[in-house]
Amino acid sequence: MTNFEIFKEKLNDAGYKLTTQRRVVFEIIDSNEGKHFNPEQIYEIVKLKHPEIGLATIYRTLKLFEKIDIVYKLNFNDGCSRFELSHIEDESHRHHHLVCQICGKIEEVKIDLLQDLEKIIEDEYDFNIHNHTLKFYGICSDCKNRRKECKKETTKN
Amino acid sequence: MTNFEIFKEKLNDAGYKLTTQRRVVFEIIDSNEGKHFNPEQIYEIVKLKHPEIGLATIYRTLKLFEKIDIVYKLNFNDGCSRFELSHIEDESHRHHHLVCQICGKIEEVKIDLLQDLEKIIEDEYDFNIHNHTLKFYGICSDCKNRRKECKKETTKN
DNA sequence: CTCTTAGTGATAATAAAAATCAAATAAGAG
DNA sequence: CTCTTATTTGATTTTTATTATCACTAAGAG
Repeated sequence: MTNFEIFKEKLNDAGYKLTTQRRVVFEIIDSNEGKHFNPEQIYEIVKLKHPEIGLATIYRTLKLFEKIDIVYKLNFNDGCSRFELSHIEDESHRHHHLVCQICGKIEEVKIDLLQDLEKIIEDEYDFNIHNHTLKFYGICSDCKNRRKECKKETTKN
Repeated sequence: MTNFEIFKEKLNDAGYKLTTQRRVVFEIIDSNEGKHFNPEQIYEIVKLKHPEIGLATIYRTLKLFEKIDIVYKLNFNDGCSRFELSHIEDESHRHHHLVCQICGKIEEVKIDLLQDLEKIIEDEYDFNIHNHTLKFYGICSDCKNRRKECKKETTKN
């Protein structure tokens, strides 16, 4: 079953129509795994082939997608929401994000390893966990190396 | 060393002045551990004793506090930023948040347990971790019990 | 194919946060 | 303690992300 088929099914199950606009937005998000577009960026890409589609529709569509778990909303404190495809077909596909505090790059970590902690919390706090978000803030390898270069040059002088 | 002394030192070290406005905002956040006020809420509390202080100053102050690590900015997707005191005196004081998807209540989890995962990520992704945020979304014990009550009543009828 | 109703585009409205700027004030030097 | 000055503030405006509105359009059930 392709992502698009899952998408269609989810729309249908929730009682929403499959419109051109929704298909176009879905395809952009689906074909850009690992990216985290904001509504404005999606709008720019949409406009290339579909200049008739308005920004309000992008917002509406993303909100709908979020509601029926097609898409996941992320916040990296950069003043706007960002979106990525949900991976609900595969619950084990959970991932975390590495946010570089120098260049802003966002990397994905394809490991979860939170089962133990979740179990402890569920027991100790009597809280039913449905989902989680985990972000690590720090310095990516590129920026680390760039810093080393700078230090080398400074010591030279 | 009290939180207020640490606060004064941090301001000083960063070259900022200690003003009434900054002291007042700090005291509100410091004396409300576990709460997560947004700027508007802090403004309302400030106004009680200091009606002369403006909202713009609250925003400015919180931004400054965030910059020099007095305060930590949180986003719970409710349309505004929320703030809590940083615990930099005690690095091990890290905690996570439990966000109830029914009532919106935010609980704090006073355990960390992410050292192992951090080590794996630092090695495997060559990423220097400075900080992390971990939120669990689910249903709190109160809401879970309330649901049980509802089910009981439904089966009665 | 037709009809109903959900969905859309264009635009205005809202609200959080940032920018502006003249007036006020903290705090170091004398 | 007083003066001086760069910093900070209050009031206000501006910006910008997101939502609401409403007349028009099109998906898809029958």
